[in-house]
Amino acid sequence: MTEDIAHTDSGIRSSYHHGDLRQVLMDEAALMIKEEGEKALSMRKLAARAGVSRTAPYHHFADKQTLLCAIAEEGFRRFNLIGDSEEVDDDGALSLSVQLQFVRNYVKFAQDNAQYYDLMFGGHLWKSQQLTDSLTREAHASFRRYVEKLRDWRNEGRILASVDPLRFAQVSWSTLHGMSRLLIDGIYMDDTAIDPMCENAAEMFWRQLTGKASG
Amino acid sequence: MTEDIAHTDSGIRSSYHHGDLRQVLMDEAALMIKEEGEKALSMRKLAARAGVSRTAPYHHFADKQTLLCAIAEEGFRRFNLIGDSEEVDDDGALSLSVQLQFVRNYVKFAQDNAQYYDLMFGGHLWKSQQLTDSLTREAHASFRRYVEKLRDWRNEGRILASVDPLRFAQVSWSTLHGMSRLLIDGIYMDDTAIDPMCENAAEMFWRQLTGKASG
DNA sequence: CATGTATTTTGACACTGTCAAGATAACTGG
DNA sequence: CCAGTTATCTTGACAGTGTCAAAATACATG
Repeated sequence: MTEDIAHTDSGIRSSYHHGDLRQVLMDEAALMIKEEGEKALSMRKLAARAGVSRTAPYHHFADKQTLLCAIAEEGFRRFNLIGDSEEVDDDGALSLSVQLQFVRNYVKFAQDNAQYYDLMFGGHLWKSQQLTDSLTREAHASFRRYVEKLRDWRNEGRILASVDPLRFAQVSWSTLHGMSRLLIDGIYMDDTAIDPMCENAAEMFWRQLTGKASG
Repeated sequence: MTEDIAHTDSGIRSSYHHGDLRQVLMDEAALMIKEEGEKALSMRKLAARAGVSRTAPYHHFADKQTLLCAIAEEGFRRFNLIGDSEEVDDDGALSLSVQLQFVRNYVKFAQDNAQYYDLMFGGHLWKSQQLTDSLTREAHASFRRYVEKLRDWRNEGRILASVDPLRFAQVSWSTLHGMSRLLIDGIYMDDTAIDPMCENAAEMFWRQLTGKASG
């Protein structure tokens, strides 16, 4: 496992052994998906774009599926960063604005990282029943984190005790996921509608969580 | 040359000219997608399964994409049937149970007709930017119908006047779509969670529509 | 330097979508 | 009933795909 054989100097040259190939493949693949769609990504074109032969990638990824799983995993790593900057309000109660920010962040991530989002939550990988173990773990952990946050909020009295964290997590995530999918897939084409939708969703969540009447 | 090209036994006329081929292709394709996933559907295997040569389908559909669009369209036709049996309650106000039934119907349709749902609302077709005109029309009509129903409800005073039908339609549809996608794609694997989720979603909608506190 | 190992390549195979040309059956007007 | 038109189906072909097996190359270490 000689990992640090990488291109020793910052030069463009990389000798015979590409050195960096694994990462380059992942990045380039994500780029190709972003540019021309997942359908247009082929191992051969990818290899060509990385400047190697058709079967070179197969020494870094067992098959195309495994490559996509690895990319999805990287997507989750990026995804997990967006929940970090959590703002807590003064009086302790959950505020509508925090909720709105959360919704906006999710949708924005999905849109800005559509290449990753498609793989992370697209049927292509999940339905195949051939996911990498590490990917499934990463995915479940992401969701669990969300449930835990709700559970904490409830324990802290920031949201109603009657709220079932798991159920609410499932349903609200469905809303976020559905919005993101419809936007990414081009079924909603009106970009100006995004923000009003986010506001509406946030208000709906907030109502459910706090039981209050209006913002 | 002369293979077993005919199935004369059946009541309908058919010999060399398959006669029924177009419909058979659509049905068989939907079946193949249901059985082995969209990825596994190939024009050649489909043709073989229909008992014709590889290129025979191309005389009924310009290309694979067009075939899929036609199937999606049929999906919309079936989809439009589920909203017909609309129950109205006594006192005129929107009831939680009606809302719940609506949610259940949507999710049930998506699950029972996953082959169609994937095509109707999957990114595969929509992102391709090569949809049939009739398909886009059908899709938009379906959504418009939903908005109209909300508008009617508002005019009849069954829901709050403060509800924006378009926005609410977008967000609630997102929830329904998100739930369906997550279930179909196998990201939620726990089938027993479906009904509680539906109840939670219905309550959330109902709260938003009527402003009432609890069911 | 010799040898093993990690990496890349060439060759091959079974698939895929789809076009162009030819073949066949069914329908049409005479 | 026959000739011609049209609708439908078939064969052949081409470029592209994922991926395996075997050969070639460069690097790392004894």
